[in-house]
Amino acid sequence: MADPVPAPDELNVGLLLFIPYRAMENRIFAALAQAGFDDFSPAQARVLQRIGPDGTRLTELAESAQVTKQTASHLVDQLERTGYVRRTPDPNDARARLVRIAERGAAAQPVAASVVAEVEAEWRAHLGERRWRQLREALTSLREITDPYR
Amino acid sequence: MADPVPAPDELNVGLLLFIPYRAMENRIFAALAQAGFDDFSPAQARVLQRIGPDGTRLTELAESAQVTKQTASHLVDQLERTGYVRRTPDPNDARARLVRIAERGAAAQPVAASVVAEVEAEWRAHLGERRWRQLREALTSLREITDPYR
DNA sequence: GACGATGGTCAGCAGATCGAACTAATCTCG
DNA sequence: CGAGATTAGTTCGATCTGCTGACCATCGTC
Repeated sequence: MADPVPAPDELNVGLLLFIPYRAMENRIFAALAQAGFDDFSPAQARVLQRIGPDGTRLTELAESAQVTKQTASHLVDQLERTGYVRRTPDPNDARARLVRIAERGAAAQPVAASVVAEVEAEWRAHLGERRWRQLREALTSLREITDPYR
Repeated sequence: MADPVPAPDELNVGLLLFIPYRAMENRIFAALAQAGFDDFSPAQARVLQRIGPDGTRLTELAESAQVTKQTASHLVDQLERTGYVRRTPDPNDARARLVRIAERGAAAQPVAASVVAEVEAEWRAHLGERRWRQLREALTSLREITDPYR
């Protein structure tokens, strides 16, 4: 992030990415809170959303959310205490444990998914189908060179 | 942020935005640290980059960085202590103070700008000129409905 | 010139996040 | 096989982030 006061349409791409990202996060967070899921934080959500259906290792969660494993561990602690996730032993590696979605987490998922769909629909409507697809396409491609987690 | 394990190409847009955003931030942060500007945090940078050439009010900084004015004030405190910015009185309003880039901040700017340019060039090369422009265009348009600060 | 709105600060607290140090299980190879 | 290196995860302690609430000073308005 740099370059104070760029020309109006010349905002650095970092900022351009941040703005809608943050907007999406806020929307999801607000909707979940309104639906009664008000006992977790955005940071916890960033971990939660990365848990796969068959459970995910802590280290993987940490990498993909781009935080240290200590932080991830801490966040999982909280999510476990509030019933969103559960830690289970990893059958393939006695050192590891799989973090899995628990009851409350499963209940929150459809709510989150529906807000995401709602926001995406708004964005698609604003951009038009063509530009929307171009956006997704470009971001997906960009992921190849910017995603440290595969 | 939702929907654990979406289909491969179906990653929710929030995540797709986050990945390159974070990559950009990391790159800038690393480059600045390497150039000797290792005494500030990403949070401070998020405020710093929003300061205009003629100074910017704290409230404006807070809004555009999407934090409370207390948080912004705190971050500016730190930036002031380390010599990146300076608070000056606002000639038009005795209540207000303009936050301005100071020596150290001015020294960091060209470094930051050059990394941004470098990363953008890489991305442009990866996407190709056409898709790059489409990306910027779509993000800029999206800003109209997602930027709470104007 | 009183009153509500606005720009900022101070204080205090909860959460996020990191680095260091440590334990336990796995892997690699001579 | 067994020593050493690696990997998964945790605990501890410190710092930073960022919020709410309470305040003060200045502005703008009627």
